[in-house]
Amino acid sequence: MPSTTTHAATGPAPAPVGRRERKKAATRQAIADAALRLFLERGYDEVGIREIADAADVSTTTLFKHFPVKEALVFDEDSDQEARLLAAVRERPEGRSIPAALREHALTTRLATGAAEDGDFAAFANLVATTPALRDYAQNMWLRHAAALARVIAEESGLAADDPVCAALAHFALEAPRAASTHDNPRQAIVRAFDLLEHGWSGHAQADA
Amino acid sequence: MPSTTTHAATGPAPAPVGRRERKKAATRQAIADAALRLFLERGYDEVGIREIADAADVSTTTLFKHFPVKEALVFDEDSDQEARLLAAVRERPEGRSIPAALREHALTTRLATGAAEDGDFAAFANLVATTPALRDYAQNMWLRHAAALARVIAEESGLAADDPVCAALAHFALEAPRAASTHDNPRQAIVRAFDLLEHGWSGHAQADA
DNA sequence: CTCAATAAGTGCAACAGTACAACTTTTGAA
DNA sequence: TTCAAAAGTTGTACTGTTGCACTTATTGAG
Repeated sequence: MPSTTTHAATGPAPAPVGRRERKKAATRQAIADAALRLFLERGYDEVGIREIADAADVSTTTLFKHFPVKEALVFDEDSDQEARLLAAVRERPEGRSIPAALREHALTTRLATGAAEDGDFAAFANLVATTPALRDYAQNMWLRHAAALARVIAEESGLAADDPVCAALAHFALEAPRAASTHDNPRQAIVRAFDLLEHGWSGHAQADA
Repeated sequence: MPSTTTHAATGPAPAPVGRRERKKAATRQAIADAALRLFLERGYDEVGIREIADAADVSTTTLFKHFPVKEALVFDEDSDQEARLLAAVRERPEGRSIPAALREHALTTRLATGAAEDGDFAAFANLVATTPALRDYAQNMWLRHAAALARVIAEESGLAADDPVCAALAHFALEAPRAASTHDNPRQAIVRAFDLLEHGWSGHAQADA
């Protein structure tokens, strides 16, 4: 997702307290911004690491201290997103089921990302879709998120960690928004999908608070 | 899969007719063998391309003419396997259902690979499992195979190319053997899984010859 | 049989992504 | 002020991968 330095308060990143950490975050952001700009201008494969580092006015070593591999420059907010996703399940209000929490999360984040920067976002999506390296990387990210989510679901629901139901719910919860984006009315699609899921689910696991 | 140059007649590769093509195949095999040996001896990341090329007595350029990327050295027989898989569906005997053909294929290839070289095979599996680059690559291979299989299923069954049923069957057919390998009695597991599948399937698509 | 087209293979230099190590500057706190 | 840790820098080198110019072997057609 393109990040324009100013992002709404949709998660656990509102408090970079120390002067140090703020500077660090700033550097990181400068790198990510420069990278994304160059990538969108000229294509992922046409822009080298050294050039990005130059554009952000840091050394390549510094760049790699912030982003472990080139692809990570594009999926900057990856870990933040994952953290928010897991938090949405872990810290859901009392009495709300896990699927309901997931639906809620899917809806809010979809609104947030799709809102202000629809043009940028389309360009970004296109970049990823047309660059094989990025497609692969995104796919693996997706799998990692699904796995992490499955573990959290297992913890929260009290099911066995390797219960297929957890994996299935996780997969579904991540797949639904993906599928919905090709729909004419994404929000409606998400709601429907999750409604269906919840009923199937409640038969399986009634043990969540 | 480890390939010991002498492999049973389990597929469509028995006729490298021209002198030229035979030499080419020999070179390829020499490279793959050298690579696999070195990888198993010292680990994937500890062996460089140049060293492999030396061991097979070819130049790195030649090596890359046979294998597009380093990982492909390990999954040498990838495309052969995929071809056999698709052929198993396309050229199934008259009157045999698609799931039945897939079950058959799963059983025979499992026997073939698991038979003589169980030690080698375990080492190979371990190599892949412990090397992230290879795990990722294998995962993508799996997805590509599943997609290809789904297309063939669509053709053969007359269903729409993007019918989820095709994708689901393809996924299942490839997943079952994977899951079965952790089972105590793999063959039994495969048979059961496919039996179950066939009944679910026959309700959905009765239109295959 | 000859010959030109084609494919396989060679050697080398270059580039891009990444790692590493030794060093300098900031910065948080005592 | 002082100091140790963290952030950043520089330079260097390794590894996968590609491009280029070139040699050699195979082959199909005349």
